[in-house]
Amino acid sequence: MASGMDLLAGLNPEQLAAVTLPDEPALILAGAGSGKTRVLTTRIAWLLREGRAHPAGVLAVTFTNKAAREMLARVEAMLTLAPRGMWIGTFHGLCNRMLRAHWKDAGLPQAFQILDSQDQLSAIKRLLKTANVSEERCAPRELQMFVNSAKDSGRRAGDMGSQGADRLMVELFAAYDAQCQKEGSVDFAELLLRCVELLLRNEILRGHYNRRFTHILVDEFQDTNPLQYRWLKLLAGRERPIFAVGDDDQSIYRFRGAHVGNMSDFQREYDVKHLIRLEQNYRSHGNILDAANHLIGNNARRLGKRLWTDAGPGEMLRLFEAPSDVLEAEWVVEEVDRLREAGTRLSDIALLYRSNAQSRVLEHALFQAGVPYRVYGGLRFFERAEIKHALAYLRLAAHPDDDVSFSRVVNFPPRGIGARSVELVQEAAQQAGTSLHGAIAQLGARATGPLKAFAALVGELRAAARERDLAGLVEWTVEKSGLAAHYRAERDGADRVENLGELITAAAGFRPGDADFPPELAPEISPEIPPGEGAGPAAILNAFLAHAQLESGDNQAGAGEDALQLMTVHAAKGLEFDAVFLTGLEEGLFPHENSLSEEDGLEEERRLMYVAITRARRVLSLSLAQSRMMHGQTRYGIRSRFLAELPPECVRQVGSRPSSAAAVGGWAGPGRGSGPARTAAPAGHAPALAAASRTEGNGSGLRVGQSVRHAKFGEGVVVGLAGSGSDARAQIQFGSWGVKELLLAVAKIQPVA
DNA sequence: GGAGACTGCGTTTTT
DNA sequence: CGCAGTCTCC
Repeated sequence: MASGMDLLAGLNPEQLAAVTLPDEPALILAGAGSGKTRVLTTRIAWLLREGRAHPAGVLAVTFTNKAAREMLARVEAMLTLAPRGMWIGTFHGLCNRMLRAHWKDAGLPQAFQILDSQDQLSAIKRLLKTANVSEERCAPRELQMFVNSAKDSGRRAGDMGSQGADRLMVELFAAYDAQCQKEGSVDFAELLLRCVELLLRNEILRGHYNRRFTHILVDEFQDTNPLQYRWLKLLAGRERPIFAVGDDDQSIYRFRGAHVGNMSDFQREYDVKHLIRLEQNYRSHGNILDAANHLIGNNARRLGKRLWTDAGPGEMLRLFEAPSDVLEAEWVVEEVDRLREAGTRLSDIALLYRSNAQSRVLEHALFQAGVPYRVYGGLRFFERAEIKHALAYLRLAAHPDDDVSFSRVVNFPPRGIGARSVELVQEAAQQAGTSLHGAIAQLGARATGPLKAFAALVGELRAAARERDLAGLVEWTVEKSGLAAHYRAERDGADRVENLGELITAAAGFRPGDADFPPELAPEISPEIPPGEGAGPAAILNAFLAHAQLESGDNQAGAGEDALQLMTVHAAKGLEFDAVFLTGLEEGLFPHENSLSEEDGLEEERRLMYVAITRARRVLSLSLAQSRMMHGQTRYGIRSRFLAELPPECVRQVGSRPSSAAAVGGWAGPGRGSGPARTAAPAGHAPALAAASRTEGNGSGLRVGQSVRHAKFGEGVVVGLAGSGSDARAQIQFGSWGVKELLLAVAKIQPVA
């Protein structure tokens, strides 16, 4: 019914230009709320509709599964016929798909398993144990970060000069990769790196994909890491144009290797002639947009962009300063109630925070008030222990020789197989050169009853995997393994039992989509895989297992209900809400103190703040707490410097709480020219409420906001106080030294007038 | 071999 | 404070 034209109806001139660009490299700088997704999806639909692209020639990449699903749905909605054969997915999902197709060429076992970060960390701990390196000598988390950041930039242990202190790290990196190879597992970064190496090495494959993908489109390009960019370049070859959409102001994933520089690199390397800015914002009212523009203007390195709207100024931003985190939460609940009474749906309201830990207090207050809410992020569905256990059983059903899964559940739920027995099995496996499962048979009469029973269980699982459909298998596994019974017997096990039920539901609903399933294969490319293999029960189970590793499991129970939305600012990127509450706007929290010592850290925090502000359509409420419970201790905070970077005429302070000395936004750290020291605030008033009285209780005589001098670190500003008596400590921001926490009984600190 | 207490540590953000 | 990993005692 649709003619070629109505696809393009309603686009503004810039959007239209972007959608209908010729097949040449293009960079679309798309501001928040400027219709980025619309441009991307319309472009795909337009390419197909105009016959410029065949569906199989389209490769569109995003970062989250959710974004990929939305993109696919929107493209399909624009077309009369569902396009088959497009590759739309996440970087990781598409790499997984490619590696499944060419596992042999990639040097992987056919059923390689994907490690999520948890799995990776346990693999690393296991490695340290076998390598006999104590965890003090090498912190597992540090090694994990080392490995991941190396891989994210495309480097393997062999590429790294083994110099000085890092020598151990490099060696362990190599050993880790060897262990993964032996166990047939692949971590997130490895998915990408393997794929890149495969394409680099295999000219035939590279040629195949170069010819196949005539149109490559990338969403959120500012979040790509060097490895992902390299992957894109390999797929595009010299001929194929990349259509990249991104916003440098929303680059917030540097910590996981994202390299904003990819945007300018791309411009340069491809001599990009089509640079289009989408600056008209269709989301937020004027005051909100002004605040965002003003704030982000404080960042030095930007490609440059200024959002505008023709909606009116709308409401002013509201700022509330609470004496404590608990009172902040209560205020938010009251405000949510008011919005609700005024007709705003709960699902149109978001509570945002910098770090996950902050959700606790908010949840508590919401629970007390009986407000339905839903927390996104935190521990995800597929990361829950009970789900991981169930998945381990399912993996054993598919691959009985998987030692990692074997170890995970051999005695869970407890079935009388202790450390001694496991050791026995391990030795037998070592000697016979078999898997742990295989070793039980080797043990013969030496195997204990429980061990034999477990081996039998694995055998039954295996048979069940052949006979039952996926959901039936999952249900049977959950029961037969004893997991269900175990959690039913547990006092607080109800949630876990429910989650296991959800897993069965997820299995029942699992339709291997384009993105998860082994693709149609060109036999001349990978002759080792017979076509049609894709549909057997084993393949479906494998696809489900991979899916579980790649999909965080957003869409779990309760997604449909009208509930308040709680999430981190990171998780909110790409979303929009009628009303947004941005909480915890305190120095040290937002911007986070750890970011201050990082290169470009403060600017990234500011971008994060920018993302948060631009989520709101109509109402934006900002709040902070003068005192906050963290790690079991009360910490005192001052206003985030970002509040001083908002245009005063857009912000209205609400509530009658007197602002204490601690509330002075000033943060005029001596020797730091960059701090926005211009905040007007009633300094010198009698310090009020909690902060002041508790500060005195701290016995230090110090107060937040005060300037002090330290023999080694020089001058600094007190940003927080903790402990009391002989344990009294102060968190002090020292110019280039960052924030230090000093024990006041020991540290020599002098107040500066 | 297993259940419970104990200690030490951490959270900034995530595919 | 809450969790994970370790230790201790049954």
